[in-house]
Amino acid sequence: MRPGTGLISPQFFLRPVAEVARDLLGQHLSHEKVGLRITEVEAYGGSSDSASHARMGRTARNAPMWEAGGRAYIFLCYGMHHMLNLVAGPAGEAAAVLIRSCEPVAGLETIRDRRGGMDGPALLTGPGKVAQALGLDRSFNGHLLHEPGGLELHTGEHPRAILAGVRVGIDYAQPGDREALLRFAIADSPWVTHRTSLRPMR
DNA sequence: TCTACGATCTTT
DNA sequence: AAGATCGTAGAT
Repeated sequence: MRPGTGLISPQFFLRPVAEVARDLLGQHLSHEKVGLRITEVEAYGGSSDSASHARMGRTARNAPMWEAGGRAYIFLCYGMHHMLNLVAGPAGEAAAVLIRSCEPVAGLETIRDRRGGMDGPALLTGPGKVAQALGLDRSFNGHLLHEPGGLELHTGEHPRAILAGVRVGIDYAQPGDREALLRFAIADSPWVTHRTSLRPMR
């Protein structure tokens, strides 16, 4: 199957969340005319991960996390940025993958308009920018990614090499979770944040 | 109700 | 280094 041609099935998400996160690198997100290739992700476990929104149990905000994998979990951060997560694992596990950075594949004009005319890596490096470029807000919370016509996930080209590092912005987490290597990025991609804290995977 | 703060981004 | 900006969670 050629890159960007196949819709990814919900079964893709029914695996350990770190594995799902790594395999999401290189896959394509599309919404209307905008197409993005995923270049950086973070894995968040269930209620046992003190860095995860699931750490306080089921709440109104994190409800989509507790559903079966294959849907979107979107929340508002710092009162102004929307974060796109893809829920992983079976219902009740509450794991999710944060999409942190992407490379533009289609709809560059639309992306630039939404991003205030920016260009270069600053255009799509960072989770708030990804949701903004795709035109997403919380009305997409719980959206099923395998349903045609909305926000979709397609097969892309798997990366040659992958980098790993600690997750960003989780100083509130317990020591063990804080140091876990659950951030992944495509090696040699310019569409990556905090490059210096990433190392090649064995 | 009230308060504190966040899986961020931009400008200074 | 700090301001923008508001929903959420926990406290009152």
